[in-house]
Amino acid sequence: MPMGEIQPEPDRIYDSLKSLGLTKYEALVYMALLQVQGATATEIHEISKVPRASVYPVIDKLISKNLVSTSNTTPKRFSATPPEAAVKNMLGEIKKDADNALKALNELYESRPERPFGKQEYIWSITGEENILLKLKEALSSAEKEVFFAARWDFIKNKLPDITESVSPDVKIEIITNNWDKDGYPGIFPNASVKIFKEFNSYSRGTKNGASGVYIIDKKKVLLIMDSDADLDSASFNPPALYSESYGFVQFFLSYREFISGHLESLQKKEKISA
Amino acid sequence: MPMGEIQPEPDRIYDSLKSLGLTKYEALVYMALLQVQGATATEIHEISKVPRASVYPVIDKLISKNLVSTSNTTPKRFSATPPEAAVKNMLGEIKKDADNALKALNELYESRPERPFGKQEYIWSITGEENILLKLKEALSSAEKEVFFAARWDFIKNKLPDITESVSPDVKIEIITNNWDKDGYPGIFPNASVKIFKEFNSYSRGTKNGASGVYIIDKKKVLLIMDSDADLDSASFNPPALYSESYGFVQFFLSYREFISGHLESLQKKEKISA
DNA sequence: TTTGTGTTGTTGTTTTTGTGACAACATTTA
DNA sequence: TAAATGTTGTCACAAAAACAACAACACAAA
Repeated sequence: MPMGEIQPEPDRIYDSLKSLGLTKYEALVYMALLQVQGATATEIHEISKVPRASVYPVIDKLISKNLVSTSNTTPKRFSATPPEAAVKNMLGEIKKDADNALKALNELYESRPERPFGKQEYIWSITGEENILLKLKEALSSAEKEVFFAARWDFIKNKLPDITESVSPDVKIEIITNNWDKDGYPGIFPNASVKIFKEFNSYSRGTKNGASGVYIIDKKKVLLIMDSDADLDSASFNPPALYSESYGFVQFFLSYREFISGHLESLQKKEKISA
Repeated sequence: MPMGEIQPEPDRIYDSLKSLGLTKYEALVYMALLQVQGATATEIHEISKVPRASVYPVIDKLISKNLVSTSNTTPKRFSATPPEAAVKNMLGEIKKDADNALKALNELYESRPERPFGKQEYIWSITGEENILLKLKEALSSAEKEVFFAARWDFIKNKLPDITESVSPDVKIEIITNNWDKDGYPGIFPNASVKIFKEFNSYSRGTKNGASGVYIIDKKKVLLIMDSDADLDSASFNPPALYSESYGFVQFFLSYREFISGHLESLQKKEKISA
């Protein structure tokens, strides 16, 4: 071994390539070819440690995926298409499939029968920021009379702006939060009655993501977004949420709402008195 | 069976979903859940034909991919996230991997040693439209003195505009084609000497793609793009091309160039005489 | 001859797919 | 109420498919 193989994190790389549709061998061979353009099968074998006999079928696959081109000499020599084009090629194929799938899936989804007696009594666990925000949007836009929610300002500021318009304008909105930087963000829920409660959610330990909040729609639906244990810097930011239309569940949060509202009022009184 | 399962092309769908990272079972279960939101494991089993015992682990995977949410009842009920969000989720993950991979691959690629004695004598087979255009671009931008090419107008019109600027302005350009809609496309190779040869390539049968063409760079490099047998409507439009700096190969096409140029001149003479 | 290429077939391993059994619980029946 | 019946969630494990690794061989080049 004249000079140790460089390969920064060999594992990570073909894990990534795997989800682009390559097998371990395909990834290894392609990577080898990037290092030595125009290599023969044997050279590929030496660099990649892939058994020489396996190199040939693997190369065939790579060619069919337009990641490799060949010479007509004997021995055959192989050349990798540059990473940018290669990744573009692979992603392109995947996107095609995504389109196909989406069309087909939507057909299934549109034609699904309405469930007569519904999910009212269930409590749903939802994971994934995307999904939670989607559910929140859906719930808010279904509001007919009033929406109440208590959430941290940073969450409202960062995540809700694009959701603002999904609430019908003649719905009464009541918000409790720990801050309201109105000047900076005038567009967010302009008609809402906002109550500031500095200590709100201050118990949430340290600098966790603070996505937690409670959303009550028409006193009939509740979405509870919880802090996750996952670190913010971890790749999988994965806060869980609960959604329900169940009577007991909703009732609990209605009383929570009463409690916190009452507490706020009494605070204001005290301020008045002491003033 | 009250009403036969709809399922337009059940096979195609999970082939597509497979390349988004799902297994057959995962695809089947997800599709079943789209049809009946809030189904139990047993219902999923009945719709999807996936063995009941297998439904549970599969669901777990789907949840970890944020494609499914659960209720806390017994029996547990499951709900699919809508197709649009689901596909978006999956594509997002894949794109992340693509970024990772691209970075790592580029490191390998940048640090590849220059091959001292090169590919000059080889003839390379290249497949995939993307790759061919990439090679064409690379070759054209490497031109120092002159570029000659013969190609069908529709190909030049459709594929070359973004390549025009890759040719250095003081390179002499000579083009033979079957048409030149100059007014419509004034920006393409403005300085080129263009010769029209209506019958050029007219032998190419029927309405094949007509991507075929010959590109000669500095009388040293040749790219030959060939018509493919694949139908145009087929998903894999896959025209092959040959690239070479080999003496004999280049020589052949230089003589081809002489021949066709000569033929054109004699045609023009005839026209003059008959005029 | 000697070396190395391209191909084939066989074997081992891992990942998916599929089956059967079982404890826990819920529902019905007696 | 207690027994019988059915359903759910979990396990362990078998079968099949996909992937990885090895051995052997005909053939061409040097």
